[in-house]
Amino acid sequence: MKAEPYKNYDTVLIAVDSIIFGFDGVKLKALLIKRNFEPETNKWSLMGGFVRADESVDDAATRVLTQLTGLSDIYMEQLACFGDINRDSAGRVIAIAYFALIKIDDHSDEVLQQFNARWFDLNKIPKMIFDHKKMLQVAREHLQVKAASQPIGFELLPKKFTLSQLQNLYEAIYETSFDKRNFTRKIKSLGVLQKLNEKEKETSRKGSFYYLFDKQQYKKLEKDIKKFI
Amino acid sequence: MKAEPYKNYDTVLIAVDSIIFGFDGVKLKALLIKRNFEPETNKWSLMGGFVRADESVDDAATRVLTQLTGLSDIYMEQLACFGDINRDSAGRVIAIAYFALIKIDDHSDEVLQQFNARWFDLNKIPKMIFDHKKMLQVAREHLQVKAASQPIGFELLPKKFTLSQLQNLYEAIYETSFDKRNFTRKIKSLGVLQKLNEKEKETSRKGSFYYLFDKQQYKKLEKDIKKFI
DNA sequence: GTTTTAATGGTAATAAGTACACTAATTGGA
DNA sequence: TCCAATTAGTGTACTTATTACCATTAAAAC
Repeated sequence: MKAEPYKNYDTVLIAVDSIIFGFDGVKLKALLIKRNFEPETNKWSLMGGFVRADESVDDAATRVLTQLTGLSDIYMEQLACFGDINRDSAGRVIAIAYFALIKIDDHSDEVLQQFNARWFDLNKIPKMIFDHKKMLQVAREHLQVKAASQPIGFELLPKKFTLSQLQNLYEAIYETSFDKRNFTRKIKSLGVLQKLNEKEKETSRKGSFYYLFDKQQYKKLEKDIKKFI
Repeated sequence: MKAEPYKNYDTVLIAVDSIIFGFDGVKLKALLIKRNFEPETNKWSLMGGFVRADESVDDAATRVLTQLTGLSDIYMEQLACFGDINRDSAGRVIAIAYFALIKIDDHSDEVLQQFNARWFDLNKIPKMIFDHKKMLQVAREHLQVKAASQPIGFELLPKKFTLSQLQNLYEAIYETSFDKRNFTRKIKSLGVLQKLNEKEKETSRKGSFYYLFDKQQYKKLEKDIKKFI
């Protein structure tokens, strides 16, 4: 039903599509689904859905993501609007893209299978429908920009992580390598890591200490931290 | 007309609303209109309109801005989507906000009058409809972030400008003051200003040289310039 | 005790940022 | 014509980040 003063204007469908990044300890990944519905059945795409009349756009994005991943507290922010006229092969649809970061872990496997979803290495992305590859590209750039100034990297790591894992993550984000000492020095100097008395023993004999990201401490220091990395 | 596979989904109206900044040499301003149409007649709002079925969202924003300002080459970029369910008092409308920078100059006065538009000092913004003040706030923050890394400030200045004008602009954007020598040195060191042999004589007896922004030179150096200011 | 990876300190060189004060050019008016 | 007033224009020393490079010890598993 259209509002009175606006009755002569066109309405369109609004999609919310999420670019979901994850990190497996070595590589950055994006979560895609193989569509088992129309249109573009059997092709790869981002996770998405339509905004309903009775929900906000942000709520729609959250709803869709929760439905498709089974996860409820996902880091998520609006990325951009994609509004080209023929971007969707099946009709006029304007998409609002969302940028999401999740902690990959094992027990979500069933959900992934249920929805035909798969994690893809960022440089092995398959052909995708519509302008989804462009969305992914924009999201990747956003990740680099954002991760430089804010501590969003921790959203991709388990609660407890080692310094090596943290460094691997940033190296994956920026597709480069950092000097270990400089990296450690810098990240520690921010004063937002909390060292645990517990070691990760899988990847080395010596074992490396786990750390936590101290969010409260970060909040306190936030105004002094212009650059995260 | 809805596309077949999507026929069970809701459609909505899409507005494009532009936050337009200008600089009068001293202060940053935003361009608002006093609405002479429904809804919310006689209240202040951003310039906006609706996306038509036969145009892209970006095109709609450009069209609306051109109609309302009479200007055709305006710096413009997408800012954000505002999609709360009751944001518009007259119905469900999702807004895509655009960020625009224009060079204030005299000969657009007629257009301003025609559309009931007025430039407002940023700390004297009147009450605005819907969530338009929030949009303005987001745009202001975006201006600060963006101006730090890219030379968008020149979009707000006349083609020929003095170093003082340039400094005043950045001081207005960041609501602070800079040391004149440091500012000049930094901006000159970027190598994108072109000094003219012509002086502005209105504001001082000595007169100060005009400069141009050398866009081509900037393009060449772009990759080396991480931070503009 | 051999092997493996973690953890750590230092330093030198470079680049970026900050603080600070005087002279130059010009005009208008005495 | 000269003085006063006004804004433009400029250099240097100091501090703080950033980067690059190098090497050794520590802990634990086998």
